Amino acid sequence: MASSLTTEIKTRLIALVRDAYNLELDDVVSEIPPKTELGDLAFPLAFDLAKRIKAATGEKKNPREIAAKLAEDLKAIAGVARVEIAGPGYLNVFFDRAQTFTSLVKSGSTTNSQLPTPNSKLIVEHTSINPNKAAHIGHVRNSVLGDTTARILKATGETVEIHNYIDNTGVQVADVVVGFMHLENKSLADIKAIAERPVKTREDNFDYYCWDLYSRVGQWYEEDKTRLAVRAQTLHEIEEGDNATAEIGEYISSKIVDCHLETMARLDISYDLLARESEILHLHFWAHAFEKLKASGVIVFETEGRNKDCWVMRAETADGVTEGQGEEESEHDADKIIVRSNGTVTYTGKDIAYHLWKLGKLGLDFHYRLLRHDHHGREVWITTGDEFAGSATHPAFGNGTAFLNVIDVGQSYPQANVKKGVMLLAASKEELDRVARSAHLAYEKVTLTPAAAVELGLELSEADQQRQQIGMSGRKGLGVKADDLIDRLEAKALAEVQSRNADLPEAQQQKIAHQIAVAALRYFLLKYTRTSIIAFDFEEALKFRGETGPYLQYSVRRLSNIFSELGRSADDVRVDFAQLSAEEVAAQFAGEAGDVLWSLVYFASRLDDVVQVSANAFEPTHVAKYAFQLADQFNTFYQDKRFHILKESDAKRKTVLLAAVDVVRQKLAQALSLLGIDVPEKM
RNA sequence: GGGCUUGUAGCUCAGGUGGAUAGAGCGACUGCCUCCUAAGCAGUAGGCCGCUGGUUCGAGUCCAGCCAAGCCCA
Repeated sequence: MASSLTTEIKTRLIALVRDAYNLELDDVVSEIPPKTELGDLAFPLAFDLAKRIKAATGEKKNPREIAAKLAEDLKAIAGVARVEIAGPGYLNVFFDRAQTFTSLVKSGSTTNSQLPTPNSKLIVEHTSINPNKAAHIGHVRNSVLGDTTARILKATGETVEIHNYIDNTGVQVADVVVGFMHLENKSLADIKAIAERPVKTREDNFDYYCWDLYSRVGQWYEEDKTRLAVRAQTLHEIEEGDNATAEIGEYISSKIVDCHLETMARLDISYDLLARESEILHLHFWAHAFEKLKASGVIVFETEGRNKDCWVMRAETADGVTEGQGEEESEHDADKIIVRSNGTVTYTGKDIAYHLWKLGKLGLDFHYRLLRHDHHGREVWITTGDEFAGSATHPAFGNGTAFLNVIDVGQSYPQANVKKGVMLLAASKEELDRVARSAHLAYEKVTLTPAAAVELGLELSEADQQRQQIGMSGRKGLGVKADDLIDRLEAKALAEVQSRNADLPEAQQQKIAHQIAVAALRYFLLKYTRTSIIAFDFEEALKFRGETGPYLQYSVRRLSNIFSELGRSADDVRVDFAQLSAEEVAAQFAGEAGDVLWSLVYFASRLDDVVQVSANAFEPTHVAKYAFQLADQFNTFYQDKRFHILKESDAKRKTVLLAAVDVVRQKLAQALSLLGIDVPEKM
C-alpha cells in the first residue's frame, strides 16, 4: 500500500544519506505535490542537506545535484516507477500506478493492517451532562466529538472504553430538586407521576419539564438572594445521602440520564459505563486519594503564607523542574489548593481521586450493575455504591493506561491540574510516559447567532443585537434543545425524501429521513476544529447541500448505484480485474484521463494516513474534511465526459473503472462510518 | 493584572512535523437534467493570511513585540 511504500522510501533515503554524506537523519519530511503531474510523493530534503553539508565540510553543493544522486537509488525500489528532480531540488517520486492500484483492489475492505497496541486501554470520557434538564446543542457537540474520536482511535487499533460521568450530587441537580420541593411543593410520588406520564409531544418529556423548572428556580433565587440558603441545605442533604431529599435527587437525576441516553441513541452514541459522583462520594474515593497524595508528598500542608492551613499541590512539574517558586506566586494558586483551610476538598482534589481510579491507581473500585442494553443491544453499565445491588460479575472497568476527557475549553486549567496531580504520582518513567498521553480534549462552545436567539423567543437588548454571538444559558433556559433540533432536521429531511421517493413505504421514508438528519447534524458539528466557536445558525445547521453530511451520503449512494445499475457485485468485478495483466491496468492510468483516474484512486488510498493523523491529534475534523474532499473529487470525476463507466465499450477499461469506483466507495463508506454516518438505501 | 485560545475571500471556516501558483462551503453572477448523474457539476468575481520586526535558500505556518476578540482565574 502507498503508506508502507512511503515508509520504505524514507528508510532508504536515511540510509543513502548516511552512506553518501555521513549524516544521520531522524526522519525525512515528505509531502504530496500540488499536482498529479509533479508526482505522488515529494521530498524537499536536498535543501536541508545542502546546508548541512556546507556546515560539516564547507563544501558548497547544489541541491539539484544532491537530489539527483539520491534519485538513482530510489528507482530500484519496487513500486516506484520513476523519480524526477523538480524546481530548485525537489525529489519527486512517481508510484507504479498499476501495482499500487492492484494492491488497493486486492486489499478489498480490509482496513489498517496495524496491530492493536498491546496492554493499552484508553478511557474516553464524554457527554457528562448535568442530569437536571434536557440536552442542548452544546452538549451534543461534546458527545459527537467524543464518540467520533473514539471511533477513530478504535480504527487505529486502540482499545477504547467509553465513560459518561454523571454529576448526580451537584448543585445543578440540587436546583431542580429545590424547584420541585419548594416552588411546586411536590412529593416524590408527584414527581414520579410527571416523569412517567404519557408523552404526546416533546414538551411532555421529563427533561423538557425540568429545563423550564430549572430556569424558574434561577429566577426564584434572583428575586430573593436569601433563598440561596435553601439551595445550600438541599445540596448538603443530597451529598449526605440516606434522606428524602437525596432520594428525590436520585430519582430525578436517574430519569434525566435516561432521557439523555435516548437523545444520544438517536445520534448513534452510546457508552460502556456511567460513572456517578454519588459513588465517588460514598465510597470515599477522596479519602483514599488523600492518603496517597500525602504519603507521596505530592501535596503538602502549608503552615504560613496566604495558603496557611491548606493542603496544596507542590509547584513542581513532573520533570522535577520547579516553577514559580519563591516570591513569585502563581496567579492560579487558588486552584492548586487541594484541601481548603476549612477542611473541604476542592473539585480538583476530587477529580484527581476519580482519575486515579481511571488509571487503576486508587486501590478502590466501584460496584457495578447493568443499566440497560443500548440501541445496538450492547451492555451499558452504571456504578453503584451498594455492594449488594451490584452485579457479582461485570466487565473490568477502568485500569486504563491513559484518559481522554472531552470537556469544554473553560475547564482547561482545572484539567491541567488534574493531569499534573496524577502524573506526580507516577511510579516509574514507563508509567509516566503512558499517562502523559492523557489529554483534555478541549473544545469551544456552541453559541447562538442573534438570529437564532430571536427564533428561540429571546428579546434582544440593543447591546446583544450588536454582538456576533450570544452564549447559551441553561440558567436562563436559553438554548437549542437537541431533540428539538433533531426533530426539525428529520421533518425537513422527510419532506425532501417524499419529494424524491414518493413511492417508498412511509416507514422506510422515515428511516431515511432519520439517517439524513443524523448525518447533517454530526457533520455540522465535525466540520469545525475543536478550537473553533460554533455560532449556531438554524439555516446553516439545516442545510443538506454543499459541505454537509447528506452530500457525503449522496456521494456513496451514487457510487453504489453504479453497481446496482450494472447488476453485478463488486466481488464479481474484482474477479474480472484479477484476469487483467499489469500492462492492461497500466494502460488505463496513462495520459491526461489516466492522471484524473489515478489522482482519485490515490486520494482514496490515503484514508489510513488521515485516520492516523486524526487519531494522533484527537481531531476528528480531519477525517470529516477528508471525506468531503474525497466525495468532491469523485463527483467531479463522475460527471467527466471521459468516464462513462457503464457505457464503456472497452471491457478491460470498464473493469478498471469499476474497480476504481469500488475502491473509492469503500474508502468513503469507511470514512463515513468513522464519522458515525449511515448511508441510506435510497436518496 | 495573569493564563489559555482565536484573528486567512462579503459571511462561515480548512490549511500535521516550515516548501512549488493559499483552498472549500455559503452568498452573488453565467451555464448544464435526451446521458450511470441535479442532495450534483462546470465557470466568473472576490485575498497587505490582524500589524511590525526577526530566524531561514524559503514563513499563513516558527520566534519576539504590539492590536483586537473570547474564555478561565483572583
